[in-house]
Amino acid sequence: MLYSPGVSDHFYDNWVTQVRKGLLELSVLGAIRARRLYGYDIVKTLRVTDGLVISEGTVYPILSRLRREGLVEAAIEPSPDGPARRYYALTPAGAQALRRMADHWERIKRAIDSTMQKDRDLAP
Amino acid sequence: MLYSPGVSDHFYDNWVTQVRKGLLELSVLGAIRARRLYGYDIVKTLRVTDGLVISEGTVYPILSRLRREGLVEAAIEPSPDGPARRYYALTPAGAQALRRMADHWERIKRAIDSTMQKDRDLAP
DNA sequence: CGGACTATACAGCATAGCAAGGTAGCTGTC
DNA sequence: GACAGCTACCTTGCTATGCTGTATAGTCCG
Repeated sequence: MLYSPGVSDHFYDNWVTQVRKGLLELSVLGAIRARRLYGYDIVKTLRVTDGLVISEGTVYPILSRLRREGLVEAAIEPSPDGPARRYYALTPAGAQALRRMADHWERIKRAIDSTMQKDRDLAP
Repeated sequence: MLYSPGVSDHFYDNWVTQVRKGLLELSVLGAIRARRLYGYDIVKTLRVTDGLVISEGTVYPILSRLRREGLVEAAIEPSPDGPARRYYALTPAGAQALRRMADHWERIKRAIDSTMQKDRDLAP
């Protein structure tokens, strides 16, 4: 993917940030559903996923929100190396919210793709 | 599509709003690329797309941003019935930005789906 | 002790979406 | 003329999220 740098880079970078909104919450819930995770582990897990740059300062507020909303619950357990870890698990409400969100995600994907499909000449 | 109403509805509604961020900009650019459109027409076009609720208060700020960034250019033309219309078209920079954004969109789709695919038991 | 790594948390900022409201042009009806 | 109704565009104020940077604190090891 070769794009000439400097051409509306600020706009693009900003847009990439905006697109993440909401989707990180979905990713975190999806990651927790797959297996028991603690905060720092989520950071490391999602960081290697292409397109999902994420850092501690983003994940912990998300986890706090999800806990405040009753979608996840946390259990502190001692760690073999370092401070105690806070393991997260979905509550029934969290599982239901995840289902609704995953459902909406599929709908959004179809919607966006349909607005992009009207014409297929994306190549220059 | 039966979800018991009232269960974390506020959270879900709010999340749905957040997910739209950035994606509406992509949709608008995609719609403009497909055919010449004016603001009010974009509203009517995208409003009927499932999952993409959109109103004038959202579209016009987007169009202003895109014009300020030099991604689209506008030409005023008289309308057969009503006030003059402002028709929008992609600039070369806009076409390039759209390509980058569409590219990132594909990457994001894969990333989110991969975090959701670890386990497939979404059914209750 | 002091450095490195792990783990969580918070303050402050920038930005987008949206409801609500405002302005203005054109058509038709009374 | 006066009013209603639709078209078309734009702005303001609010809210919520993501991100950078910073703080704190525990454990291990030389």
